[in-house]
Amino acid sequence: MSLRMSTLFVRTLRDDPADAEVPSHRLLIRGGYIRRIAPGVYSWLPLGMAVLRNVERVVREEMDGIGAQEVHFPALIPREIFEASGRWAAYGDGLFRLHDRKNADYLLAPTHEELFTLLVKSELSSYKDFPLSLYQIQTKYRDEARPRAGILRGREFIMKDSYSFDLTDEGLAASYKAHRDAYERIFTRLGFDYRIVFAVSGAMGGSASEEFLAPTPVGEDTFVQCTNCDYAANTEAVEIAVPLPMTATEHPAQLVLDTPDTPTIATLVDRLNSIDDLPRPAAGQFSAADTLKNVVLKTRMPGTDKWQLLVVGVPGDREVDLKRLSGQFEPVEVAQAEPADFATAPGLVKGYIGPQILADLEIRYLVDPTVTNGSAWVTGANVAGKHAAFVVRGRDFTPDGEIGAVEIRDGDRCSRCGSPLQISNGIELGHVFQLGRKYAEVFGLTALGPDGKPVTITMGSYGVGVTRAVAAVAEQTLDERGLCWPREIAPADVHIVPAHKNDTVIFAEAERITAELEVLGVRVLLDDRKASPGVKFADSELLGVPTILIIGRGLADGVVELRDRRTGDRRDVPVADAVAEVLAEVRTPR
RNA sequence: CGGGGUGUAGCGCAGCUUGGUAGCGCACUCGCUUUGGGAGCGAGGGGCCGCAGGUUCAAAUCCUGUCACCCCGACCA
Repeated sequence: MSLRMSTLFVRTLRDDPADAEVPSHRLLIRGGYIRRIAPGVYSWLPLGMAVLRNVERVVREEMDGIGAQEVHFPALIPREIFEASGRWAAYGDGLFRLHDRKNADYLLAPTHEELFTLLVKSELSSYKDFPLSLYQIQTKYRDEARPRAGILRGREFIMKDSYSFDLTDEGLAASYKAHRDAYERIFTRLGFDYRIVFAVSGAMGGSASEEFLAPTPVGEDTFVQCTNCDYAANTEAVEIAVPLPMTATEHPAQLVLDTPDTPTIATLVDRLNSIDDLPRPAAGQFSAADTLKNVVLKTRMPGTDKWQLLVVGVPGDREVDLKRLSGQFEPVEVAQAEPADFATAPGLVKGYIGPQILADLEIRYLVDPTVTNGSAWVTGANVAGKHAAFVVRGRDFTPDGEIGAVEIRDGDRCSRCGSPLQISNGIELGHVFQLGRKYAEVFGLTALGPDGKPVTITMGSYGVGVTRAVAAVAEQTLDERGLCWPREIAPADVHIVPAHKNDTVIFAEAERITAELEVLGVRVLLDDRKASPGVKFADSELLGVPTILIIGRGLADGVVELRDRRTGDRRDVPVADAVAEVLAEVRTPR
């Protein structure tokens, strides 16, 4: 198969589109791969389709390779199906909703858990039918509040999603590993530099959840990597090293201090350091890290409108990371408490809140693990203008639980080996997740065991962002001249450039080489336009086909030029060897 | 939802302050020349100046309203 620039439906742009910021977005537009239709909604042109189909092919091959079977569900779904799982309400504004002519409610599916589960439930009923893995490559719709970066975060996007169905925990572990291994092969073949990081399991339960992230500054996910061991985690799921627990009796008794006009941590610390007879911490002076900050939040069950107050305690030198908390509370919503919420709990004195009275107020109190058992803090005394020192966890207050709440900082210590952690951004390429039995329980998905008793199925959930992968590969491989596709997904194997506007000898030679390569199964993009060499060179670099063959002035001496798009290496080869040389390049694994 | 910005030819932009009937570059069509790094000259085609209302003899330009889009943040199974 070969493509010809003269007839290919593509127009490259010399200028960057004004509305694109992210490099991959700019180049995909300029190269004529995609065009914007609406925010987060894009058309795919022939070159883009070629890359997209290649990504899909790799994904299919690897999914088929682990015995997963392809199905295809509709994107258009009646309300009842999402009503059954409670997500018609829970999804909120993120769902595209519409009506049919009879005014019945429909939605465009943001994800397909319900359909996979219901299909298996309706078709299978015996333990003999399991284990089973199903997958589909489907368009998903999510009405994102703010789509961005072209196809990196769209409102319409293609995703490969699959589910495994097993009878036992061991079976689930095996299915999970098979998917995880398949994902490693997929992302390697797609040419990614990627990391596998621990992710949040969420309230769906389940024991294991890992994300495949492509490190890049434009990524929306933040993750940490240990500089020493192989620990890596999404910041939503990270566990950092915490101080050892202490013994409560080490500390003096609680001491209430007059601290007028100290509503902020900074003013409090200044005041503490000015009290002469107050025992100083080991560091000599009080710092924000010696104080316990209590942040008032509220939580709400999805689909309800009743908020409940929640107080989270963190060291005063740390911020509460609301995003990290949301991940752990999912699907329960978490938000900052507002003045109206404070009004419902008169016991809370803003600026002077301490955990000592929260149990009496029946307000749930969680602390970050850095607030270790037996540790002593300066915190609010629940009276305006007063703080308390030597407030000890386990002696003066007992939290209802621990939750990773502090904003992770570069240099925080690894919970496994104590070495510094490094923070980076990445694009989420894929997610593997042991759902467990909770979902199957909701839908009553069981199989009859050999003893005639029903067994609840345990499930795994696995996703790959297919359209996102196209943008992510582009983002990781592009350079200042343009795109730079890995061979496996490039729209062609070789870009042949006759470096002349219309020289008949040069064009004839380009045609001959194209025809020969085509017979050998090489995918050729031939620039047969009557355009000047500079235009063709620039476009060949913009479009990013991995190998470029230039037929031009050297032809008189019997040579053509072979270039490697990525490395920029160029060498002359005898025209008689051109086909063989290109073939060698194309077949060289990289 | 909060903050900032922008809507003029397919793309990138100027014109708006100080109203006078729309312009530049690229792209596109034709001719000649050129031919290994986005060629030159000449001749062309292409515009509900986001939309609606208002002021005015006259509105891309001034006023009011409205819509859309982009960026940052919040949010994101």
